[in-house]
Amino acid sequence: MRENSVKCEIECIHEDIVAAVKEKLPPEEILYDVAELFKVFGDSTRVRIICVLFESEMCVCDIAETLNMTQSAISHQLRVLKQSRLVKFRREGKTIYYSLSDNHIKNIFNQAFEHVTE
Amino acid sequence: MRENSVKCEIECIHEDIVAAVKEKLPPEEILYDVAELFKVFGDSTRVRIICVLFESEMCVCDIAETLNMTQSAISHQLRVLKQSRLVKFRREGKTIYYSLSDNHIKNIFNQAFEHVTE
DNA sequence: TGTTCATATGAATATCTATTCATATGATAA
DNA sequence: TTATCATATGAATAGATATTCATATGAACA
Repeated sequence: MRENSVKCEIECIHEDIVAAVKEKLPPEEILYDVAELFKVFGDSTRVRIICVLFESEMCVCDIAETLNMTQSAISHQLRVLKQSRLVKFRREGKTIYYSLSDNHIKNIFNQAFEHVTE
Repeated sequence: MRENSVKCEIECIHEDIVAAVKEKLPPEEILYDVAELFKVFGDSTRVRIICVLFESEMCVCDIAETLNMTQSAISHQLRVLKQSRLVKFRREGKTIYYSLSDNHIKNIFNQAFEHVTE
Protein backbone atom coordinates (compact mmCIF):
# COMPACT_ATOMS: atom_id res chain seq x y z
CA MET A 1 0.00 0.00 0.00
CA ARG A 2 2.76 2.40 0.92
CA GLU A 3 4.91 1.19 -1.97
CA ASN A 4 3.54 3.63 -4.49
CA SER A 5 4.31 6.67 -2.41
CA VAL A 6 4.99 9.91 -4.17
CA LYS A 7 7.97 12.02 -3.19
CA CYS A 8 6.33 14.11 -0.52
CA GLU A 9 6.09 11.11 1.74
CA ILE A 10 9.85 11.03 1.84
CA GLU A 11 10.26 14.77 2.10
CA CYS A 12 7.53 16.43 4.09
CA ILE A 13 6.42 14.15 6.86
CA HIS A 14 6.37 15.59 10.37
CA GLU A 15 7.43 12.47 12.22
CA ASP A 16 6.82 13.85 15.68
CA ILE A 17 3.23 14.86 14.98
CA VAL A 18 2.54 11.58 13.21
CA ALA A 19 3.88 9.59 16.13
CA ALA A 20 1.90 11.61 18.68
CA VAL A 21 -1.37 11.28 16.79
CA LYS A 22 -0.86 7.59 16.11
CA GLU A 23 -0.66 7.05 19.83
CA LYS A 24 -3.85 8.92 20.57
CA LEU A 25 -5.99 7.22 17.93
CA PRO A 26 -8.69 4.85 19.21
CA PRO A 27 -8.14 1.16 18.40
CA GLU A 28 -8.59 0.15 14.76
CA GLU A 29 -11.47 -2.12 15.70
CA ILE A 30 -13.46 0.66 17.35
CA LEU A 31 -12.98 2.97 14.38
CA TYR A 32 -14.17 0.19 12.13
CA ASP A 33 -17.28 -0.36 14.25
CA VAL A 34 -18.06 3.36 14.21
CA ALA A 35 -17.82 3.38 10.42
CA GLU A 36 -20.09 0.34 10.26
CA LEU A 37 -22.67 2.08 12.44
CA PHE A 38 -22.63 5.16 10.23
CA LYS A 39 -22.86 2.95 7.16
CA VAL A 40 -26.13 1.62 8.47
CA PHE A 41 -27.36 5.19 8.93
CA GLY A 42 -26.04 6.18 5.52
CA ASP A 43 -29.00 5.06 3.45
CA SER A 44 -32.09 7.18 3.01
CA THR A 45 -34.47 4.26 3.26
CA ARG A 46 -33.03 3.23 6.62
CA VAL A 47 -32.97 6.85 7.78
CA ARG A 48 -36.65 7.10 6.91
CA ILE A 49 -37.46 3.85 8.66
CA ILE A 50 -35.68 5.05 11.79
CA CYS A 51 -37.53 8.37 11.70
CA VAL A 52 -40.81 6.56 11.33
CA LEU A 53 -39.96 4.49 14.38
CA PHE A 54 -39.14 7.65 16.34
CA GLU A 55 -42.86 8.39 16.09
CA SER A 56 -44.41 5.00 16.73
CA GLU A 57 -43.78 1.28 16.71
CA MET A 58 -45.06 -0.14 13.45
CA CYS A 59 -45.54 -3.33 11.48
CA VAL A 60 -43.68 -3.95 8.23
CA CYS A 61 -46.66 -3.21 6.03
CA ASP A 62 -47.40 0.07 7.75
CA ILE A 63 -43.81 1.18 7.29
CA ALA A 64 -43.97 0.20 3.64
CA GLU A 65 -47.21 2.12 3.21
CA THR A 66 -45.88 5.17 5.05
CA LEU A 67 -42.73 5.31 2.94
CA ASN A 68 -44.40 4.23 -0.28
CA MET A 69 -42.11 1.26 -0.78
CA THR A 70 -42.56 -2.48 -1.15
CA GLN A 71 -42.93 -4.80 1.80
CA SER A 72 -39.88 -6.70 0.58
CA ALA A 73 -37.61 -3.68 0.43
CA ILE A 74 -38.60 -2.66 3.95
CA SER A 75 -38.15 -6.17 5.27
CA HIS A 76 -34.65 -6.38 3.80
CA GLN A 77 -33.67 -3.10 5.42
CA LEU A 78 -35.24 -4.06 8.75
CA ARG A 79 -32.99 -7.08 8.66
CA VAL A 80 -29.96 -4.81 8.40
CA LEU A 81 -31.24 -2.76 11.33
CA LYS A 82 -31.92 -5.91 13.33
CA GLN A 83 -28.45 -7.29 12.67
CA SER A 84 -27.00 -4.03 13.97
CA ARG A 85 -29.28 -4.36 16.98
CA LEU A 86 -30.80 -0.97 16.30
CA VAL A 87 -34.37 -2.23 16.24
CA LYS A 88 -36.30 -4.73 18.29
CA PHE A 89 -39.69 -6.31 17.68
CA ARG A 90 -42.63 -7.94 19.38
CA ARG A 91 -45.37 -10.13 17.99
CA GLU A 92 -49.06 -9.46 18.49
CA GLY A 93 -51.23 -12.01 16.77
CA LYS A 94 -50.06 -12.24 13.20
CA THR A 95 -48.46 -8.84 13.25
CA ILE A 96 -44.87 -8.05 14.20
CA TYR A 97 -44.26 -4.58 15.57
CA TYR A 98 -40.84 -2.99 15.16
CA SER A 99 -39.36 -0.31 17.38
CA LEU A 100 -36.01 1.28 18.13
CA SER A 101 -33.86 -0.46 20.71
CA ASP A 102 -31.25 2.15 21.51
CA ASN A 103 -31.18 5.56 23.12
CA HIS A 104 -28.06 6.81 21.37
CA ILE A 105 -29.81 6.77 18.03
CA LYS A 106 -32.01 9.69 18.93
CA ASN A 107 -29.04 11.73 20.15
CA ILE A 108 -26.98 10.99 17.07
CA PHE A 109 -29.86 11.87 14.78
CA ASN A 110 -30.62 15.07 16.63
CA GLN A 111 -27.04 16.23 16.12
CA ALA A 112 -27.23 15.25 12.46
CA PHE A 113 -30.47 17.17 12.00
CA GLU A 114 -28.89 20.21 13.58
CA HIS A 115 -25.95 19.91 11.26
CA VAL A 116 -27.93 19.67 8.02
CA THR A 117 -30.48 22.33 8.92
CA GLU A 118 -28.13 25.06 10.08
CA MET B 1 -43.00 0.72 -6.79
CA ARG B 2 -46.21 -0.03 -4.88
CA GLU B 3 -47.53 -2.14 -7.73
CA ASN B 4 -45.99 -5.38 -6.55
CA SER B 5 -47.51 -5.23 -3.12
CA VAL B 6 -48.28 -8.46 -1.38
CA LYS B 7 -51.63 -9.07 0.23
CA CYS B 8 -50.90 -7.66 3.65
CA GLU B 9 -50.76 -4.18 2.27
CA ILE B 10 -54.42 -4.51 1.46
CA GLU B 11 -55.36 -6.24 4.68
CA CYS B 12 -53.32 -5.13 7.62
CA ILE B 13 -52.55 -1.48 7.25
CA HIS B 14 -53.42 0.78 10.17
CA GLU B 15 -54.46 3.82 8.17
CA ASP B 16 -54.77 6.13 11.15
CA ILE B 17 -51.27 5.45 12.44
CA VAL B 18 -49.82 5.71 8.94
CA ALA B 19 -51.49 9.06 8.38
CA ALA B 20 -50.36 10.42 11.74
CA VAL B 21 -46.75 9.37 11.27
CA LYS B 22 -46.63 10.64 7.69
CA GLU B 23 -47.56 14.06 8.98
CA LYS B 24 -44.86 14.11 11.62
CA LEU B 25 -42.01 12.99 9.38
CA PRO B 26 -39.38 15.63 8.55
CA PRO B 27 -39.28 16.77 4.92
CA GLU B 28 -37.93 14.26 2.39
CA GLU B 29 -35.06 16.58 1.55
CA ILE B 30 -33.85 16.80 5.14
CA LEU B 31 -33.96 13.03 5.55
CA TYR B 32 -31.98 12.70 2.36
CA ASP B 33 -29.34 15.16 3.59
CA VAL B 34 -29.05 13.30 6.89
CA ALA B 35 -28.47 10.05 5.03
CA GLU B 36 -25.85 11.77 2.87
CA LEU B 37 -24.05 13.03 5.96
CA PHE B 38 -24.00 9.57 7.51
CA LYS B 39 -22.85 8.14 4.20
CA VAL B 40 -19.78 10.35 4.41
CA PHE B 41 -19.14 9.06 7.94
CA GLY B 42 -19.81 5.49 6.83
CA ASP B 43 -16.35 4.68 5.54
CA SER B 44 -13.53 3.59 7.78
CA THR B 45 -10.91 5.61 5.94
CA ARG B 46 -12.91 8.79 6.39
CA VAL B 47 -13.65 7.92 10.02
CA ARG B 48 -9.94 7.50 10.58
CA ILE B 49 -9.13 10.77 8.85
CA ILE B 50 -11.68 12.57 11.00
CA CYS B 51 -10.28 11.02 14.16
CA VAL B 52 -6.79 12.05 13.15
CA LEU B 53 -8.03 15.60 12.68
CA PHE B 54 -9.63 15.54 16.13
CA GLU B 55 -6.06 15.40 17.44
CA SER B 56 -4.27 17.87 15.21
CA GLU B 57 -4.43 19.70 11.91
CA MET B 58 -2.32 17.82 9.41
CA CYS B 59 -1.04 17.86 5.85
CA VAL B 60 -2.07 15.19 3.37
CA CYS B 61 1.21 13.31 3.55
CA ASP B 62 1.14 13.18 7.33
CA ILE B 63 -2.36 11.76 7.29
CA ALA B 64 -1.30 9.18 4.71
CA GLU B 65 1.69 8.23 6.83
CA THR B 66 -0.36 8.06 10.03
CA LEU B 67 -2.96 5.81 8.45
CA ASN B 68 -0.52 3.84 6.33
CA MET B 69 -2.28 4.69 3.09
CA THR B 70 -1.30 6.34 -0.17
CA GLN B 71 -1.30 10.09 -0.65
CA SER B 72 -3.76 9.65 -3.51
CA ALA B 73 -6.29 7.68 -1.49
CA ILE B 74 -6.21 10.27 1.29
CA SER B 75 -6.52 13.14 -1.15
CA HIS B 76 -9.57 11.57 -2.79
CA GLN B 77 -11.24 11.12 0.58
CA LEU B 78 -10.34 14.63 1.71
CA ARG B 79 -12.14 15.84 -1.38
CA VAL B 80 -15.29 14.07 -0.23
CA LEU B 81 -14.92 15.66 3.20
CA LYS B 82 -14.31 19.07 1.64
CA GLN B 83 -17.36 18.79 -0.59
CA SER B 84 -19.45 18.04 2.48
CA ARG B 85 -17.83 21.04 4.14
CA LEU B 86 -16.64 18.91 7.02
CA VAL B 87 -13.00 19.93 6.69
CA LYS B 88 -11.28 23.22 5.97
CA PHE B 89 -7.68 23.92 5.08
CA ARG B 90 -4.99 26.56 5.14
CA ARG B 91 -1.76 26.85 3.20
CA GLU B 92 1.63 27.37 4.79
CA GLY B 93 4.43 27.46 2.26
CA LYS B 94 4.05 24.41 0.06
CA THR B 95 2.08 22.53 2.65
CA ILE B 96 -1.70 22.49 3.02
CA TYR B 97 -3.01 21.80 6.49
CA TYR B 98 -6.43 20.22 6.90
CA SER B 99 -8.67 20.54 9.94
CA LEU B 100 -12.28 19.95 10.93
CA SER B 101 -14.71 22.76 10.23
CA ASP B 102 -17.73 21.77 12.27
CA ASN B 103 -18.58 21.37 15.92
CA HIS B 104 -21.36 18.85 15.46
CA ILE B 105 -18.91 16.25 14.20
CA LYS B 106 -17.34 15.79 17.59
CA ASN B 107 -20.73 15.40 19.26
CA ILE B 108 -21.97 12.92 16.69
CA PHE B 109 -18.79 10.87 16.96
CA ASN B 110 -18.86 10.89 20.75
CA GLN B 111 -22.36 9.42 20.68
CA ALA B 112 -21.26 6.84 18.13
CA PHE B 113 -18.25 5.87 20.25
CA GLU B 114 -20.51 5.44 23.25
CA HIS B 115 -22.82 3.26 21.23
CA VAL B 116 -20.17 0.89 19.90
CA THR B 117 -18.23 0.60 23.14
CA GLU B 118 -21.10 -0.17 25.48
C1' DT C 1 -54.51 -30.05 11.84
C1' DG C 2 -54.84 -27.41 7.88
C1' DT C 3 -55.19 -22.82 6.06
C1' DT C 4 -54.21 -18.13 6.02
C1' DC C 5 -51.41 -14.30 5.70
C1' DA C 6 -47.75 -11.16 7.65
C1' DT C 7 -43.18 -11.42 7.18
C1' DA C 8 -38.68 -13.21 5.50
C1' DT C 9 -35.46 -14.52 2.06
C1' DG C 10 -32.63 -16.06 -2.23
C1' DA C 11 -31.12 -14.77 -6.65
C1' DA C 12 -30.44 -11.40 -10.04
C1' DT C 13 -29.51 -6.85 -11.53
C1' DA C 14 -28.10 -2.22 -11.55
C1' DT C 15 -25.81 1.30 -9.27
C1' DC C 16 -22.44 3.20 -6.50
C1' DT C 17 -17.86 3.89 -4.54
C1' DA C 18 -12.93 3.16 -2.68
C1' DT C 19 -8.50 2.46 -4.20
C1' DT C 20 -4.81 2.30 -7.54
C1' DC C 21 -1.96 4.02 -11.14
C1' DA C 22 -0.33 7.49 -13.81
C1' DT C 23 -0.09 12.09 -14.39
C1' DA C 24 -1.62 17.04 -14.06
C1' DT C 25 -1.65 21.29 -11.42
C1' DG C 26 -0.06 25.28 -9.45
C1' DA C 27 1.97 27.83 -5.53
C1' DT C 28 6.44 28.49 -3.64
C1' DA C 29 11.24 29.17 -3.44
C1' DA C 30 15.35 29.94 -5.74
C1' DT D 1 10.87 32.99 -14.51
C1' DT D 2 11.73 28.41 -13.86
C1' DA D 3 12.10 24.18 -11.26
C1' DT D 4 10.36 21.75 -7.52
C1' DC D 5 7.24 19.24 -4.98
C1' DA D 6 2.89 18.88 -2.15
C1' DT D 7 -1.42 18.09 -3.60
C1' DA D 8 -5.21 17.04 -6.89
C1' DT D 9 -7.41 14.39 -10.35
C1' DG D 10 -9.07 11.20 -14.33
C1' DA D 11 -9.74 6.59 -15.72
C1' DA D 12 -10.07 1.92 -14.62
C1' DT D 13 -11.17 -1.83 -11.66
C1' DA D 14 -13.01 -4.48 -8.05
C1' DG D 15 -16.09 -4.94 -4.44
C1' DA D 16 -20.24 -3.66 -2.06
C1' DT D 17 -25.25 -3.01 -1.70
C1' DA D 18 -30.34 -1.56 -2.56
C1' DT D 19 -34.24 -3.01 -4.86
C1' DT D 20 -37.09 -6.22 -7.41
C1' DC D 21 -39.31 -10.50 -8.30
C1' DA D 22 -40.73 -14.78 -7.00
C1' DT D 23 -41.40 -17.67 -3.42
C1' DA D 24 -40.64 -19.74 1.25
C1' DT D 25 -41.69 -19.71 6.15
C1' DG D 26 -44.11 -20.29 10.19
C1' DA D 27 -47.18 -18.52 13.89
C1' DA D 28 -52.00 -17.85 14.65
C1' DC D 29 -56.56 -18.94 14.18
C1' DA D 30 -60.51 -21.56 12.69
